[in-house]
Amino acid sequence: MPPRKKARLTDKTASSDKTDNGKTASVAGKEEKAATSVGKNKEGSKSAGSAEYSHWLMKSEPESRFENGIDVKFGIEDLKGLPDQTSCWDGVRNYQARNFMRQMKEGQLAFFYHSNCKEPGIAGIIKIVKEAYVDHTQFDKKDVHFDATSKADNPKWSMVDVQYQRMMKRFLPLSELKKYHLQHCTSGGPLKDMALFTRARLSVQPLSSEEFDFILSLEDKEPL
DNA sequence: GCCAACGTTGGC
DNA sequence: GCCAACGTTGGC
Repeated sequence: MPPRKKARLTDKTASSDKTDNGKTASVAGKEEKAATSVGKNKEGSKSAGSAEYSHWLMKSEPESRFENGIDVKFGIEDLKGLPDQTSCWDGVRNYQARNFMRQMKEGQLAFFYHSNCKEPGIAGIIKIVKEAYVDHTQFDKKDVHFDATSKADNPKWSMVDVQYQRMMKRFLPLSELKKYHLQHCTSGGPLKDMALFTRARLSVQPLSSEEFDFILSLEDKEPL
């Protein structure tokens, strides 16, 4: 569901980010707890703070769909076609998804997932090129994702910038990932806890390195 | 277009 | 703080 984009990048207003994160953290305290406990189990839950993930999956809709007369279509081909093949990932309006975006670090990789379409699945790989900053669309009355409850002095929503890296060598359909997931639920394989299946509707989700690597390995296999 | 899953809201 | 009603996501 997330973004509908217009290649709008890095503005100077982004300098207020850190303070924003600090302030809103207390506002959204409950949700943060939920999200961190969710993201706890896998890699590096060593430090008392948040679990450290370094790989992600981000959903977007590659087919036209109109929300208040605005087309929310944004597939990987759209990202690829933008200047510098880079875009902000605006429009996320779910606290868990937002909190995961706030954990993202520059240089980390994410799968670009096509949702709500003929063939849902993983289409390619993107890279986080700018860490979380204020999502300006929450203040824009014309925007599909305008949020009247968010105040300029304490913004609720964040976004990151992502850059196209490459297409998958072959498209990895949801149906195939699901087969592995089910298989792994009995066999104990790497996809048994994959958020795509255990956390319905979450549009930005973490992957363990094992999950990420396993999915990458599917590129060179025959479709299941 | 249906509807299951699940997050959010608001009354109490 | 509980929980029913409601809204959204997203596969099918």
